[in-house]
Amino acid sequence: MNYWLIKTEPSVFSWQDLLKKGRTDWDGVRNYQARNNLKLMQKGDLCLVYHSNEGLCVMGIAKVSKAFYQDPTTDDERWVAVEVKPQRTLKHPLSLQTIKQDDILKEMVFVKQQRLSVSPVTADEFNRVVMLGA
DNA sequence: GCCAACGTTGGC
DNA sequence: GCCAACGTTGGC
Repeated sequence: MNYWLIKTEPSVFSWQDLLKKGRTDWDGVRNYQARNNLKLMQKGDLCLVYHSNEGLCVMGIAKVSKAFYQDPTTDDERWVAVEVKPQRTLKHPLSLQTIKQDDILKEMVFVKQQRLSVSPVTADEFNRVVMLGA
């Protein structure tokens, strides 16, 4: 099982929207590195869902419910989507500020590569987020 | 709203 | 294949 962090702008699609819908195509990724990460996701992998631009915090954990398939928002075969379902909401959403101040979490790929919208998370990092936020 | 970081495009 | 110009992301 692998862990990931996926970003979304809450004004476009928020964690609350995901809770309401119960599932969603995680689509619209148009960056090769992020796309490659989507292709590596397997059913059952867990994703930290982060609000970018507004909120700036990890809101909850989603589970990959379908491995990658053609991105339904484009005919361009280069791009893929995965399906995710909400798994749990963090009682204490974890702010970027907190993440940057934490010795374990500040090493996350997500912190170091600001613009990457889908990034890998280690088991240690994932467990740390759960410990601080659950 | 600004701007740093960085990805993409296109001329040569 | 290099690199300048340009566009986008996302924190502040």
